[in-house]
Amino acid sequence: MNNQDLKKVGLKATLPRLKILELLETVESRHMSAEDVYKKLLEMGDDVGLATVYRVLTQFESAGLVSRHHFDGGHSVFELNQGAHHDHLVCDQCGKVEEFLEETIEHCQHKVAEKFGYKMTDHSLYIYGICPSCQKENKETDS
Amino acid sequence: MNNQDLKKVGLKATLPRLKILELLETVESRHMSAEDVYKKLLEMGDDVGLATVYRVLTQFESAGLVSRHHFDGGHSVFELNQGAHHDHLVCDQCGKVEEFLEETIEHCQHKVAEKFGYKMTDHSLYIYGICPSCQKENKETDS
DNA sequence: ATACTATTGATATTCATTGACATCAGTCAG
DNA sequence: CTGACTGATGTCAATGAATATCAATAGTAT
Repeated sequence: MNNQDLKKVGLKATLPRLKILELLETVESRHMSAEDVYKKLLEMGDDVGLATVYRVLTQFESAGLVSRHHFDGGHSVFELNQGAHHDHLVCDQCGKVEEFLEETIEHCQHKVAEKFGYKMTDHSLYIYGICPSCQKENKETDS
Repeated sequence: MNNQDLKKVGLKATLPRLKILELLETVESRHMSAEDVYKKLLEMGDDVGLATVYRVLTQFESAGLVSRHHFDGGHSVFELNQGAHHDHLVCDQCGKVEEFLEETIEHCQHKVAEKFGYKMTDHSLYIYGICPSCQKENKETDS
């Protein structure tokens, strides 16, 4: 079926592209860097080049299949576009990412853009913090 | 006076640091990359190393004198901390950056962090869009 | 099956950023 | 004011993410 999805957005249904799509669909952590994807594919015995992973992810992004996020601290992570829009909560310590949706915030953002006369195209909201389990760990370590 | 400011945060009042602070205070565009700062200093005839610029900016960030932002598209920009906290509205087309503050959003963010049990350390909100003057330009060009 | 073209993989390369280290400049005691 | 201690600097090398190059290869439509 993905075969068709790819063709629909103007991309040939090649092996690496299918593999990457499949990986993004099945993997538990929905937010992966290009490097992550590359390593995971190698682990699974699929032999794709790193350059291909970058290329394909970028193409997927242009095609609207995935979103790219720039979390603080360097490299970007990709996420399969499925389900509704949401923002992200990132743990500074373990890097865990959680998703949330706050209608009030979404609404306010539009109001702000409007107030300034901007035609809003996109927005990104990241909240950084220490997740509950890291907080617990920290307490145990401090002593 | 900056002399004192630096000592207050535990940094020696060295020439490069003073130059960089002064630059950040006087420059018209409040959002500069490390590279920008470096080039500007060279233009002004001040001979500092690029590594120093990075180091100093990072130290300033830790000291709370500046904030670092990761706008989409790679490198980070720094901004002098003066006045209140605010978020950013970035024009996709001309790159202009405007600042705004929305209490409602700020408040909601804290609530979200709390709901998930996170100890919030930071957050970043960027709204991307087309600014009024670019919209006007576009209309004139389309024809 | 064939031929055409987009895609791939390996590698080299760019670009931003950081590390290493010998030299230099601020600071503070005398 | 001077010296001496220590942190800060500049140069240059090194990293790491991401992109460009390009010959070889795989999809696709005929």
